[in-house]
Amino acid sequence: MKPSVKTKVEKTTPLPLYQKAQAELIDGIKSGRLKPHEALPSERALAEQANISRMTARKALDSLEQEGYAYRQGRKGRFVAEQRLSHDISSTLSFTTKALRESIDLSIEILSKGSEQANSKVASILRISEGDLVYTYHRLFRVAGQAILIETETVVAERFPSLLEHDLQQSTTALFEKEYGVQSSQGQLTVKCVAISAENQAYFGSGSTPYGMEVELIINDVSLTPFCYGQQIWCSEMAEFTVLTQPA
Amino acid sequence: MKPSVKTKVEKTTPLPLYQKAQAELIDGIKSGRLKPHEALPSERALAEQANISRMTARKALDSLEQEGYAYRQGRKGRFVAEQRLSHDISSTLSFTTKALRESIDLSIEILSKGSEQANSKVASILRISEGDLVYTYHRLFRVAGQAILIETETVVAERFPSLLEHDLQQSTTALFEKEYGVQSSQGQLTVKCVAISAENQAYFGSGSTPYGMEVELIINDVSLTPFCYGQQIWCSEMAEFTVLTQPA
DNA sequence: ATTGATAGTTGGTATATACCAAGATATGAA
DNA sequence: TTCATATCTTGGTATATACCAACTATCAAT
Repeated sequence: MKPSVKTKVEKTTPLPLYQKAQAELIDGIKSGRLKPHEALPSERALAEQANISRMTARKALDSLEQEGYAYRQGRKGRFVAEQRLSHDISSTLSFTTKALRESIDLSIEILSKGSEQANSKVASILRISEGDLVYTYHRLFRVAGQAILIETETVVAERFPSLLEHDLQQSTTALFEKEYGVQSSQGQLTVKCVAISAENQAYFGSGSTPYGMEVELIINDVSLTPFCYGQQIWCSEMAEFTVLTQPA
Repeated sequence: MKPSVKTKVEKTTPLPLYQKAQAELIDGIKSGRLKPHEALPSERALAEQANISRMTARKALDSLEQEGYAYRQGRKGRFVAEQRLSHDISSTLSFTTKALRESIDLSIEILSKGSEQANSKVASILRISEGDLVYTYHRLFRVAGQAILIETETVVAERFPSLLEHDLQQSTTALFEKEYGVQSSQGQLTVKCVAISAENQAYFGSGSTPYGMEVELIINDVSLTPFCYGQQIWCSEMAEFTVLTQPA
């Protein structure tokens, strides 16, 4: 994709080996020889087929993944990703945060929970001191069985004693209010597009894109004191956020 | 960020070397020791500093780049990236307005403009009849020379006679107000993650991710009548959106 | 049929080495 | 001062090798 433009025939520098191998695989995918969710050659297999070293083959496959043609399932192997076009990526299942709130078929899985000492980032967000105790829990949200988001929430432990003994398979804002009288009033959200780690991608299932939306949120109580910091990774196919801006 | 929660100490597998090196660099960037556009240690230098091999150092730096902390200038070296452009969509619909206010080095290129008949989607959004005349224009926005978003806006022609003869290299909301007395008051935005077409990716430059954020927006006037429909594709590395949620 | 150990495959990490080409810099001649 | 040349640094590509941990498939014992 970056040929030098000189005069005549000009070899344009022979394509690097890993790009050649990659191009062949892309060709296979585009032509349909390799179908979505089918296994790609393993690093070692590709190395032998293409007569290149494993590290070079690996680079070709990594690159393929970065461009969205493939995905990985940990040590199970690499597979062809679903093809996507820019407009229909979320048309199949448009999703809003509102829908999530209202969805009946919502299940929440607790991936882990524990207490730890606030690091500098969390401390500054929650306006506590570095080292103060915080509770952290990871949760996986599913709608109709399909994983749509992974959430990490961190709250000030002092304000929510023995929080982890409560049932976390529910709305935590409701829990905060019911059990601790902490009412959330206002918050700040940040939305950006990020690469999804292989680990998280495993949750979203084979064929999900390697990119998704990251939502960071800070929830304040009525006194505008922040008490909860959340980080959510949304499966790109499922994430769609709408905002109503206020009259100026 | 993925601690397993078992019983006591639990080694959680010692962090890979390249991640350790990467974490140190990120720390340096976040703490301000390494400033934007400053050179990062070269692969060989990092290898020596961290007492790891060059390939491992390279992996750390590559990873840093993938996460948006760094960028490369060919063989010149690697540098600390500028922080993401943050845009609070709940307070300012117009990115141009924001750029102006914060004296961001913004340039706008008109890719195309013209009038056409509203299709059913546009007609229903703008509450006009299918076939009614609308103006459409495509614009490319650059900040400090780097393309960050491509926009397509469609407005009701009847309300903005000879709009296309005006200078479109400015904030259109300002133009609407100054020239036509149409004041934008409120709007609705939808943000999602989409694959970027090859055509659009050409604008963002090679090396940008094949995914980005799509923002659809509908702008209403003071009577809450929609008059402008916009669709923006943002380069994922360059942007993030923040939202301030209102007290319930 | 179920279980359980085993061997093979796969990706993940890490190192050492090699050569190339594009930039940057210093050096020396004009 | 200016310009060309040589040298050094930097990333880019490529290979060979090694060991680990997770997963799969197999085959034997129950």
